[in-house]
Amino acid sequence: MRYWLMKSEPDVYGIEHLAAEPDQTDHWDGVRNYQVRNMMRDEMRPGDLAFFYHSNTKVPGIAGIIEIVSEGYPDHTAFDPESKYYDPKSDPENPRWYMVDVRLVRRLQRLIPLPELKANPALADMPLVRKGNRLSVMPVTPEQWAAILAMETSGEQ
DNA sequence: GCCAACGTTGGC
DNA sequence: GCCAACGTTGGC
Repeated sequence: MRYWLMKSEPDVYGIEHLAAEPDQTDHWDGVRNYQVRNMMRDEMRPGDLAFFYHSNTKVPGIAGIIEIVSEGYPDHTAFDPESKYYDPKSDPENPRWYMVDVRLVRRLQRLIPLPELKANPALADMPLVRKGNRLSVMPVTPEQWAAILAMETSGEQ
């Protein structure tokens, strides 16, 4: 069982959107980065847990916890010319992009804002807090996972 | 809205 | 295979 962090822009698809889905479950589509594709296709397993991170918004931070509930499988939005995620170089015979299904476990009691995450020395190695990082999905160590969960109830620092 | 950082593309 | 140009990400 592994831990992850997955970014999404709340104006496009935030934790409230996932909460409104049937079974609070949806597919995590639109990933168009090879490193992330490989993680979703090869490493994620049902039962893995992930933080749901809100990016590119007024207060970026960790909003909740989701569970991976499927293996990686081809991202069909890449096959759809009408989709904004359409990629003519991906086809069902030889899919280029993959996605997983996720289910909302719970929202955090408070959103943990990025500046707080940056200020926690236990998280210094996370790609999330490193300059110039652009991974939208990244692994989280058990130690980092515990450190973040501890911040949920500890308030500022 | 700006812009730094980074990944991808394509000419050569 | 190099690398400049371009597009995207995402914090601020």
